[in-house]
Amino acid sequence: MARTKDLTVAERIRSKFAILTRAERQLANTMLESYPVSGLGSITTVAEASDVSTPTVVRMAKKLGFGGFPELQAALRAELEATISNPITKHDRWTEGAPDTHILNRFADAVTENLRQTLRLLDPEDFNAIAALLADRQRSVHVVGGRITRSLADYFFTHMQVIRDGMTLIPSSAGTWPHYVLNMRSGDVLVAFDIRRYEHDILRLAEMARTRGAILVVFTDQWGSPAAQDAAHCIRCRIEVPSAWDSSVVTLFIVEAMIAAVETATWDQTRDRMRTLEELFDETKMFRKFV
Amino acid sequence: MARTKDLTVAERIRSKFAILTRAERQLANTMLESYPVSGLGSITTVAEASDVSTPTVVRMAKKLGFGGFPELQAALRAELEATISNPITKHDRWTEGAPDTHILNRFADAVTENLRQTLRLLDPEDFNAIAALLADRQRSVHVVGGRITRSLADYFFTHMQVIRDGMTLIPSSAGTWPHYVLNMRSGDVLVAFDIRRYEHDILRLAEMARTRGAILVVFTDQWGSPAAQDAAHCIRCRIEVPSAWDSSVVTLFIVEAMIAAVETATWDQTRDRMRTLEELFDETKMFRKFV
DNA sequence: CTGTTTCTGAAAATATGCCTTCAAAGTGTC
DNA sequence: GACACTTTGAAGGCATATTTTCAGAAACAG
Repeated sequence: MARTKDLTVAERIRSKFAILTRAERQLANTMLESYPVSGLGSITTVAEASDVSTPTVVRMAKKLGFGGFPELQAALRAELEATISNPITKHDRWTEGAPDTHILNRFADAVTENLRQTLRLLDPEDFNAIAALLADRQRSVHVVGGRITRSLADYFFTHMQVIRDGMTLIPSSAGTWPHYVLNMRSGDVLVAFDIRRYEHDILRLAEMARTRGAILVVFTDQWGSPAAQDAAHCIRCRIEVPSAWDSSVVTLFIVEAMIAAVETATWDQTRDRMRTLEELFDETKMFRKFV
Repeated sequence: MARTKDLTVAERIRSKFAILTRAERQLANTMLESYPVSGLGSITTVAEASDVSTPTVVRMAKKLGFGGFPELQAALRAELEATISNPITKHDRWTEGAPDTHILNRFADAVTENLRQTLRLLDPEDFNAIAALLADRQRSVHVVGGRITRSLADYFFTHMQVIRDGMTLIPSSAGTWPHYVLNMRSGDVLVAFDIRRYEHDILRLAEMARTRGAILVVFTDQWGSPAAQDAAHCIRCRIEVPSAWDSSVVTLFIVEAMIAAVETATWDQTRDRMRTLEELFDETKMFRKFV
């Protein structure tokens, strides 16, 4: 019948997170950040580290079921002692409370390994060159994806659209693609996502684009899309995971890093565009003010 | 010239042991016994544990080169933090040939840290429960995303559609949402993606769905969408990266792991569906035969 | 045995830590 | 827009934690 008694502080935070307020969540997050050491200082230290006031710390401790902050801290120390004196149980597991064989843990292993391999294989010069192309406002950028990678193309497009103008998202229906090729000028960039099984149509689009003088950038998997043959730049991502499908996590990672690189390169203009965007959002009242 | 500065507390004790008095040695021994946790309580606790007085503790701290007991304790905490965060973090640079400060390396650090934090906050039971809901073919599943998360919703939908029928992707235009709510039956599942800035409309949709008896599953960030309040299950992902935007990488990771979990749970049916799908693809000649 | 030195912990003094109160600001509602 | 409700940190009071003081105890030398 032991109830909250034998839960770790982390677990208590997890289970009570729903009823925590904004400042309390902020605190909870930093406490979990370098858990559990971050919670072992004085209440003042802990509060300052999360940019909240000391009353907030006390209030959260009580919400988690402790009498006060010192009680919470004692629990942390007890946990720490238990883990340290028990080095065998503590081998690295991503998700505590789930077995090693749980899909979350197996997936986490696979994805980090994919990330490592991908970055090992990636030429930073290539990456920089692509970023430079995308940052060049003289060039229009056209984005296309396949059956699965459409979502990635979409994500990339949405962000890039904030950063710069001259972005086009080519829809997934191949029928209208010639219309889009029509608008490509020499020096334009075509970013194509093509993961196995590689699509005939993407290859054909790439060829069409090249004859119009477009520069081809391909995001593909470790085996390489046939379209990559003609590509000026090609990013190969590892995509294997314990599943019948391939993983897009690493590809998304590279996409985001690329967006960040372009954003940095053109920060002055990007900042202005973002401000304007904020104002437009405010007018539409589409979003809640940040809580 | 850094002398005692970079020594651990344990090393300092060892080197100064000769000049310690009887009571101080007694203290030193118990402190080393379950080091370093034993030193993290209040000075009173520490003193009592070794059967010495608090002044003894202070005196020893000063002999070891600290200004006082709190300073010694801070050193212990710092050590602990270093040992705990070290084992995985301190691997070499991700991308060789690019400096540590290259966006790829900074991004890789941020994302793996996000992943670690997310999995710590995640309740595996919650994850399993969601997987079970999604695997239940009696329930229809409705998927919706916001401005940015639309791509994730789309990705999730595309894969789930292969696994099972009864999937609906709710479009991003809020105007037609009531039409979709009309089709929700009690026991159906609504999977909503809502990352800051949280959208008013998603919250309202969630409420509508709930009154129709739908079970709400929310994917959100570490601060928690307001829609998460009404949610039966909520997955919170860390999304901070060195960029003006938030990262969706970890969210996509969870989504993929979820897809894999559902796939495993319903493998018999899924396999059949995939075979049929392959045949359909073959007929359309949409893809190149695997190269 | 006495004086000297060193060590030790009780107790007082001081500094922080911790908690409560409360007013201001934010949010949701009518 | 006015109201109630929630959330939040500044300020202050009380409670510990930490340090200092100091006197007794122990060890040692002469």
